[in-house]
Amino acid sequence: MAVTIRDVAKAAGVSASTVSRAFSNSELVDPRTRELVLRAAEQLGYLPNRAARGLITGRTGNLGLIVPDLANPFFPEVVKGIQARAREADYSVFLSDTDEDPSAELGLVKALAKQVDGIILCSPRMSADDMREAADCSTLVVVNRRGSNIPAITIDNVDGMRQAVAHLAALGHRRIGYVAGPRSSWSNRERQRGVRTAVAAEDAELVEIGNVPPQFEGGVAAADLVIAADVTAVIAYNDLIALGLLTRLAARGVDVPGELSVVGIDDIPMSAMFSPALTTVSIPKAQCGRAAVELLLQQLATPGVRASSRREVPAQLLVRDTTAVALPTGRGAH
Amino acid sequence: MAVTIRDVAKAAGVSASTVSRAFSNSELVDPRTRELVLRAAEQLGYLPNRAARGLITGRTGNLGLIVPDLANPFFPEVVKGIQARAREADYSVFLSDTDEDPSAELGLVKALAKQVDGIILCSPRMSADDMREAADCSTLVVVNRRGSNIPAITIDNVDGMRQAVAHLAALGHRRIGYVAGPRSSWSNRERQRGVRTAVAAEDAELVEIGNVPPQFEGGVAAADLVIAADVTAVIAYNDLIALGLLTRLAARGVDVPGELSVVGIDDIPMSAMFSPALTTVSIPKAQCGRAAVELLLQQLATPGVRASSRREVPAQLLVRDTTAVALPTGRGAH
DNA sequence: CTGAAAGCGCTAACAG
DNA sequence: CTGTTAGCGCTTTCAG
Repeated sequence: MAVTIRDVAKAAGVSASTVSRAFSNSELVDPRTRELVLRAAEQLGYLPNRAARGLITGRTGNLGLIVPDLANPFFPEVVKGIQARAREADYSVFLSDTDEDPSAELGLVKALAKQVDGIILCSPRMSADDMREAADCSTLVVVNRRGSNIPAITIDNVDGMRQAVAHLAALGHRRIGYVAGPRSSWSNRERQRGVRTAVAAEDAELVEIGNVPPQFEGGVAAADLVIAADVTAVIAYNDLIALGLLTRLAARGVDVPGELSVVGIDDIPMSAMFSPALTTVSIPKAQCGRAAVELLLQQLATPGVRASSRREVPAQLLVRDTTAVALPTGRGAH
Repeated sequence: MAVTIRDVAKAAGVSASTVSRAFSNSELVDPRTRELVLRAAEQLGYLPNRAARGLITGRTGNLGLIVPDLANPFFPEVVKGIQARAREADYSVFLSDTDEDPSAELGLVKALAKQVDGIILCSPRMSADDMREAADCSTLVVVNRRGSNIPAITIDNVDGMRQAVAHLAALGHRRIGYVAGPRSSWSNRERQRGVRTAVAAEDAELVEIGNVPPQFEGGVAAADLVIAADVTAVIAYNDLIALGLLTRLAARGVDVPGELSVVGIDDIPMSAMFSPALTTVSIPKAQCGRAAVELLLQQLATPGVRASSRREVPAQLLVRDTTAVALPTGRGAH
């Protein structure tokens, strides 16, 4: 069997409690004894058993993470951020992928609750009621959604949209399209709101298109609608949709950005590799992840939702190749 | 505090052990008593504490997963497969991302070992010595690497390369390039070996280019070498490299597939979205993940490495738009 | 500063 | 079939 605290105690010639103290309340033990213990532990290759510790302290040193779909290129970056920050704080992370099934989320929270100190919910799709129930099971932090009085990390979508629209307006676009994502998505509602405000502020015209699924295919499907909408620029709910748009637009012979400017949101790696490279509103994904862990840690230390339990990270427009000056004469025939 | 086995016992009017049995050795308890217990548990919202159970059984019901880089689009799919299969078997999974740091791998294995029943190592970059040491810490299954006598899931790279080369040869290509990935990568060595064999079998000529990092940028960098190599077709170590190749080739004015055919390996989602869509050797990524869990479960049940502890999954050529008949006259000037 | 004792939530003999 | 007893590895009073 593995080497236990008792083996170390024996080897160091002290009691088990001393070994325990040497590993946690380092101040309560004589530095020389401590050194002795640590050396013995090292020698025997002792590593504390977290499960046993958790049993008594009530803290597991684990943290749960639930994402809708790891295959969506947005999430891996967030997960990496969470991972990295969690490791720094000496936490391990349990990962669960719901495969975009909102009804699986609550069950996973409940299953995880016993094994973790807190759970990070990424872009949860569950109902507000389920959210509340989930919050009763464990300490929660939610990313990319707000409501139910749960500590949250969100993106400043409104400002992101403002930047995108200002950019397009500065290029002379007066009639702008927005391809909407899923109706149930909190982010989509925020982005839609942001676009409306920004377009109004620029005194331009907005054409709303969609909703479409937040996938490449959604963009492909929306492209013909965009062409028919007779706009000179279009903002898509996310990069995947924008890329689908670009692909279908090329097939239809529409020149981007010559005839039509396209802006995405997210800045997934693929966007930079595409040609033309996609102009997009970049989201600091890893930073969202780190911030989520930060919030969770803080929540664990001093529970209670307060102003500081919400954190909004900025979005940043990245101008690449799919946006250009609007043709004064409008687009040609296709 | 949470509801314990004792609370349930009291509520059901039985002893703690009976509750315990009702939840595990369901056959050793009277069906009626069992029903009683389960109902009481349900009522109180009881969920067994896995940590406590693990303490005594020695089995945690957890499994560790270490990947080099979740942002590499190859891994999320594998992770999803692992996740899905693990959940079916009622296992939770600890995820760790090493950020491509080989020296972090062994440490993570050791840290994880105490909390899990077994660990899946995805494409580990560590040395063979470290592998052996890791194997002493925990039950291991490795994906995408072979050696050190550890149960492994691998891809039939050699046959994949055979398919790719046969396809190109059938199209009339006689001089084929291979852009090599990292020298330290087991997969790269396998693929290289496969290409050599296949090209020889087709009586064609092979030009080896690289090694380059397995990233988009690696492909961008390799493109000029490929042009200079004067081949009519090129196979890249992975899709990311192939995509970088495509991008730089377009910038250099080389028509794909008109002047040069390109084949990737992996079939990452991006490959299908690119234009032209990339011909690639597809790897059943989720299936690799599932198979890895399968192997681990089997290993946990009956330890010992034997013939059945290795499983090789097939690769499958996907012909898309980047491969075409070689011009009989060779390529034009660039 | 250190040891002895009790117990976290659960399971595994061992008797009934 | 079921209850009692003894711990799993660790932390934490409580006395020294």
